[in-house]
Amino acid sequence: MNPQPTSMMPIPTPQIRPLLERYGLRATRQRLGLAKLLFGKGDRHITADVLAAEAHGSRIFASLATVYNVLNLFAEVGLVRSFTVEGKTVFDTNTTEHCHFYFEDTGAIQDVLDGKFAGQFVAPEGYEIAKVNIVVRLQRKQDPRA
Amino acid sequence: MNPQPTSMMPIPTPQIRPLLERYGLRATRQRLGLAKLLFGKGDRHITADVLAAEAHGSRIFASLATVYNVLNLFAEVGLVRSFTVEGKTVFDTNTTEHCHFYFEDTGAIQDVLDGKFAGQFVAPEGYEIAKVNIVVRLQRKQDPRA
DNA sequence: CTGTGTGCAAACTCTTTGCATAAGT
DNA sequence: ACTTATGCAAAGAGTTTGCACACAG
Repeated sequence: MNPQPTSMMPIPTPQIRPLLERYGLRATRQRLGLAKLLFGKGDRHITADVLAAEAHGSRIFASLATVYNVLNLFAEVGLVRSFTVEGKTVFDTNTTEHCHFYFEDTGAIQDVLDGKFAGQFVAPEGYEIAKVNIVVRLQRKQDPRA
Repeated sequence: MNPQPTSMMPIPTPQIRPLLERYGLRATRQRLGLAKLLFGKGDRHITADVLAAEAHGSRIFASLATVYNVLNLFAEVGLVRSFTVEGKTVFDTNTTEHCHFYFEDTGAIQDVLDGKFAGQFVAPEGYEIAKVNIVVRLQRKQDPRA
């Protein structure tokens, strides 16, 4: 089940390369590196600039423009999903239909787990639903004695 | 019930002035004019630049910066509601909790009427829901023979 | 009068783009 | 080799801000 490293492969590069190829994408250094960061630690919500910074910290060099290009490309082919919060584009490695909590105090983003939202939207005649974007903005509950 | 125009008031300025005052806002020329445009024709979804253009067309002069200031102010006090689509801030005169259709082909925005979405979100401990933002993006249904 | 709002232009943030260079198959 | 990506810096869109002047109460 667990695919063994083919030969001596010092860096734990998982099945990222075949993943990219499966989506018809050329496996470039930057794409491999960014994909590893994106998919290597479970589900993530990340903006382009944060991913770029993280990449630099991991000695994966990709310009901010390239990070944008790669993320947009990944979003197009369906490897990630994107939505906007606070004027910033957030890329989500969880591509299933789900909602998000946005914590206004910390800026954190979290999947709504139980989120049994009745995504029962009926598209008007001639249209189909391309995407449903749901963000629940949260603020810290203020002290009753104010 | 219908308050009569106080004196000779050629322009049909409805109860906009008291509306602003009720929200603690000074009734300036620009605010009155913009509010008239906003609330004079039923529910609207409008961006700052479009409202500015409309204002100019109606001989109500307000700079784009002022339109932004006024709309943001209106949103703060609860006269309008705002959300973001396609990187642009849309101001909605309907302040009730509701969802929106965004037509990707035309750019139009429409309230989801029946929208019986189960807005049953439970905020995490210590937080309360500040706002729920739901946009259903629609694309024209493509022809089966492609 | 006194404080608040407005206009203008410049600043700002996030994102995209053009073009020469570098890398992938 | 031949094509496609990348990097850089500049352009672009939308929104905000600083400051002098104008207006509302």
